[in-house]
Amino acid sequence: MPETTERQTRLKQVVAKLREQGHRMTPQRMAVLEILIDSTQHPGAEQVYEQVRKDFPMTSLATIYKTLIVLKEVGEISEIVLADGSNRYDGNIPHPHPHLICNHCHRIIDVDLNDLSTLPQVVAQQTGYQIVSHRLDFFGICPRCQEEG
Amino acid sequence: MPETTERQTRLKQVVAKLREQGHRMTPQRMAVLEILIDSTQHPGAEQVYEQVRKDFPMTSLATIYKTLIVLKEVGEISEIVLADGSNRYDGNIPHPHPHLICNHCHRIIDVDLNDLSTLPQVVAQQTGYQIVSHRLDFFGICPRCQEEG
DNA sequence: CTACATGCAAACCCTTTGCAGGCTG
DNA sequence: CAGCCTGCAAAGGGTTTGCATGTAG
Repeated sequence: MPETTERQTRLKQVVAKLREQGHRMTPQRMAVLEILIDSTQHPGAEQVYEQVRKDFPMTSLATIYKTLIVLKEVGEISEIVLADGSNRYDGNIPHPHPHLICNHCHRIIDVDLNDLSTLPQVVAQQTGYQIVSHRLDFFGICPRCQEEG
Repeated sequence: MPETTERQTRLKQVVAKLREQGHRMTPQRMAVLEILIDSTQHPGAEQVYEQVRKDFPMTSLATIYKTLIVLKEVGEISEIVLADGSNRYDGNIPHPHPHLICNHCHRIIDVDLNDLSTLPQVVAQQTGYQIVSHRLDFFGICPRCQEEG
């Protein structure tokens, strides 16, 4: 359970934002939020569910999904949409950033590309669209899976 | 029904590729392929289905899906995975390229960004992954929907 | 105390699968 | 004429919804 000031600050900010927008804080909601903020693993709904159940065994999967929808709506987590419908969630960096997805073990990591932040502006100017968000995902085989053959 | 040489060439190439890889050509398969090559609208499976049924009313949706899978496997169409599960298909440019998706009317257009082709290499060098493909999608509101809005 | 949130189970919806019969090569 | 392809219908699987009950503010 990380205790850095950064984490605490982020938590408070998100909770405040949720309250401002008329959402209530429940233990389950708090648990989902904390798990997503603490994880760098880009967990799926099912994985969040299992994690939440460690502390709140009565929690239902429906609640997890409903909470994920709320957190998406307030823009504090992002959803990584996969081809098989098993989506993943990212609570670490709320603004869009590239992901690197292993086709073999399905692990997802963040990639740091040092200046694609202007891309949306370029696209907006070029097309007249109001750009709201974007996604940049790379698919491949991670080093570990390459070794294993 | 476009009749340019380019189109015909592309068609022949894909058909040849399919045959090489042990796939048979049926009227339905041909129809799906032609529709995807001719359209710049990034249609969904259902839309391809309706289109195919104009010429082959007996066609089933299952066949459309099976054909889409084959065409994906041989790498001649690409799938645009959307959050609601209603995927779209692109038969125009078989290699990955950016898409611009309107959150309002759900139209999808291609974007021409003049040099992101080296990105996969950059990511590969930076991470050790073998990059197989990538997707770059922008979400926003198209000019037409902004006016109406 | 009044809504909003939860939990359960059923519904959803796109996509996939199984199988008998048809058609390609 | 062997085996892939088709069409039909049913199953699949992640996600969403409806409703009675619980609880945050």
